[in-house]
Amino acid sequence: MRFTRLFGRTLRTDPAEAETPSHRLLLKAGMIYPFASGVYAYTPLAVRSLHKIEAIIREEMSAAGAQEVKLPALQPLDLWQQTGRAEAFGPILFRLRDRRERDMVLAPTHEEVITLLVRAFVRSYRDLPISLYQIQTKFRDEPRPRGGLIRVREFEMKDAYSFDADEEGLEASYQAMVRAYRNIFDRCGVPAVMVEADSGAIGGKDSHEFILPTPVGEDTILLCRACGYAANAERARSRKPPVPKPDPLPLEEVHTPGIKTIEDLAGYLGIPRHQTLKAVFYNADGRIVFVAIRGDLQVNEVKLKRVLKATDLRLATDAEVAQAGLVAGSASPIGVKGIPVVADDSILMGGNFVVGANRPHYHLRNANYTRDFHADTIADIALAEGGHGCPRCGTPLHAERGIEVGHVFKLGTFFSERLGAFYLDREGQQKPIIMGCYGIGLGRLLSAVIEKNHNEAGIIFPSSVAPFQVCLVGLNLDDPQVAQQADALYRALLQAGMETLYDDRLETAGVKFNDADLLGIPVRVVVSPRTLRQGCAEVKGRKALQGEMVPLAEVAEKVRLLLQSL
RNA sequence: CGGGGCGUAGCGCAGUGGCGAGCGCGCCAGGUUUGGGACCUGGAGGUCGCCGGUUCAAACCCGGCCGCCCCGACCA
Repeated sequence: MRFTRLFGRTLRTDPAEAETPSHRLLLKAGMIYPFASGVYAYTPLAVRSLHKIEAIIREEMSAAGAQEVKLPALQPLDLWQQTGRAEAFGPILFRLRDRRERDMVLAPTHEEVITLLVRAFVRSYRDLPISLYQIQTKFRDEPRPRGGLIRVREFEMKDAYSFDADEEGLEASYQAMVRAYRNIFDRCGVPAVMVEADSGAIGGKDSHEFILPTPVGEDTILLCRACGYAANAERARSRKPPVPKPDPLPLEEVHTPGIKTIEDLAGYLGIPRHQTLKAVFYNADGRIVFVAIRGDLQVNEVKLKRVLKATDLRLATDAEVAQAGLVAGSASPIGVKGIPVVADDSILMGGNFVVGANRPHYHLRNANYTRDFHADTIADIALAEGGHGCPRCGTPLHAERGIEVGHVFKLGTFFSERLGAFYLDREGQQKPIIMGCYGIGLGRLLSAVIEKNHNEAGIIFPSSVAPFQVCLVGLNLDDPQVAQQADALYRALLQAGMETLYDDRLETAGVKFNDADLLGIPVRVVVSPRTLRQGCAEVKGRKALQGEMVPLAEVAEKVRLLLQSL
């Protein structure tokens, strides 16, 4: 491709709206163009990279035994009502109405239709197992798109689904996908780590995310360097910081004027935070719940939601708290009546806690569980944090931010039961098909590639996903001699099967070098009067500081070797 | 949905009531340059986000709305 014919344009100034590196570089390179919040057009450079990613995914899916299908993005709403997911997705779900007034959705994911498709064709255990995948546009009306392609409202996703007759089959399908995912991220230059993930409202079994660690990521993960335990913070267990368990002292009231937060309380009384109990109030599907947790810990709402078996969980409003007869800031589990109390198991560690007195400006010292108060449920509802002990080996965990680039999930029979996808087993018994689902966001993966592979000058694409392998830069092309040699070299590179971007613009060297660096093409070849005096071209890897002079006839071979070594 | 920032040329920005709305970059034409974002000359390019109000006069003041970015909430 000649640069003068390439559709698109690089920017000289950094786009003001972008903060994360991948967002900034995608815009600056002219690879994407915004049309609305979280809605982008992709120019040929981006499309070429996305096609590379797709090709890798298709190869690995195929190797894992999955077959490609294409499912509708436009779907009837009633499918989503049958599984209850219209409700579960809520405002995320894009809805519309057709000319016959039929309610439709733009699909955010495709479990419903794939299940129905499989139901239509699968009758017997002999038809199983089967794995299907597609690369399809998804629509999600996200509350807050961000980071360029990291979180958008319209995006390409590879979604795969496995269908098995039994749990062992599901496990095998799952492991095959996990292997495929490792290969895909490896080949794309994205060192993603696989972490345990929350399985969400569907309540399936195993679920893992593939996370690229980077400070711009939206997720927090906890990792153990000693034993390899790794989990999303939503899911992670931890050994909570141990505290002494003192002999119980008598309960006593203490005046705490204006003290409301744990921080202030601990400071005012000169005690560590772990000697206080925090009270937090939630509204779980409309009922108020009192949650107690040791003062040095935070509530993990995902765990709490699971414990409560709630579908909708949020912090209670001040009005709801007051109406329940609780005093925010001085609330106490002591003497709570008519409100369910859920306590984190951390209240069993330690004692003589300071708790609210249920009247303003007073707290109680030396509260001890069972002697002084009661909890209806005791469970692990704490957020694991960096520094806590690894749940397996006790080594301190460390926390990191990251981008979720892939997710694998054992769905079980949630969809097959609701949508009637059954098969007949050997004994002629009707059974629900056991499902798994596996997703990779393509644009997000492209962003992750760039987050992990860039420097001040621009993108540094791994050759596997680079839009072009070689950038041939001709300098002083208004000199017919140079133009002739550069054109010849361009033909030679194409002849040798190299994807070549030929910068044939009449621009100065600086402009061309900067664009070559910005676009991140792995190998740069320069032809100029200077190199031609030696009968050479300069060949340089994107990351190299210095190029190498190579005789014109050997350039294609040299480029090939260089690409192999990257 | 809460908090913050911002909407003026393709991009980055200036312009706090008064000539015909500016600067840099980019773009077009001509010339000079030529190995890390060159220079000269001449040009093209604008519903100042939208609607309403105040005023002799509004990019600028007032009200409402819309949009974009960032933080948080949210994210089967």
